[in-house]
Amino acid sequence: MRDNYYFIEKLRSLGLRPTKQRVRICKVLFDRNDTFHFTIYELANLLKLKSKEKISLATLYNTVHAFKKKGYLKEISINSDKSYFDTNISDHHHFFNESTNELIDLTDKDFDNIKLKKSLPGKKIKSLEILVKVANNN
Amino acid sequence: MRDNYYFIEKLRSLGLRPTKQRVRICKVLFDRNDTFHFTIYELANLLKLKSKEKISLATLYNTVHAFKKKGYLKEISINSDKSYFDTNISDHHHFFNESTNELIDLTDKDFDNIKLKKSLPGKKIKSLEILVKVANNN
DNA sequence: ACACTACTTTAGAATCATTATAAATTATAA
DNA sequence: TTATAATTTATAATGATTCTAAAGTAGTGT
Repeated sequence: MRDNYYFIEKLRSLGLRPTKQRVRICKVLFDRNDTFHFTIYELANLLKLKSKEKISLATLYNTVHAFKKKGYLKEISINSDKSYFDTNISDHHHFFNESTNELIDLTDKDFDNIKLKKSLPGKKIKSLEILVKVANNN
Repeated sequence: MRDNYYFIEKLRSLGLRPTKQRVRICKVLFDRNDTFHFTIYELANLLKLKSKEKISLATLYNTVHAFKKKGYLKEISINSDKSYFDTNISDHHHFFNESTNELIDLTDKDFDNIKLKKSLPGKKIKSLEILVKVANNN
């Protein structure tokens, strides 16, 4: 649905050079209807499926971190051996299914009124993340 | 404030054999007034200060995981290269200071009404954790 | 088109937290 | 005291991530 040109412009607008590796990564991550939760490993596999031209692991790490730094991706707080990223950069929260290691989005609307009443002097709030861990019944 | 006997009984009540390593670890973790947030590395350093008798790293990992499994410790959901644990096993939440990697407790009372309105069929909720990331002003 | 510079990609090595292994030790119950 | 199962331990292995330094590429100005 989105062509290379769209992502080239998008990358430029973020202040990132639109290399062919980055455009290919963008297409895998952002050329889709739903939000996408992924690990670097999963991203690497998707890229392999899409094309035979290899992108090095180092580039995947570099790119994902560059996107995160520019606010084009979010990292999700989970204590896991791997890092999880999310293409949905809006304020929202997650279910984490411990049986399958799957993430599911939650919105503010799924909660009544999250209002933090405490603040810390001399510190500014960067984010408020809620993680609801679930497991399959059985 | 708590003697070895207290922890020996505590360990037995959890179904864990009260070895001298476990008792020493308990004293470092639980013989204190405030709740304690730590990484394995920090725990290792505290133990070194308390006594010259070495406890192997493998034992620290084994013990902390055994305690977590028995509900005597909690693991905190942070995307970090290290795992963070908490001696406060009650339902509560955290500030995480990204400038210093410090954790600070938050209680339910620090929030209005956290009520999750969504559920997932076939899955049971294991925990609901809120992580508020902060950074030093400057 | 050309050259220059800074940015980017890359393979491979290095790092570091964590887990696995397998042998020695220890707690507990009979 | 003895048998057994649990525990500790040093060490190796694993695996995600970061580092390094050389080769390649995009953007700017000429």
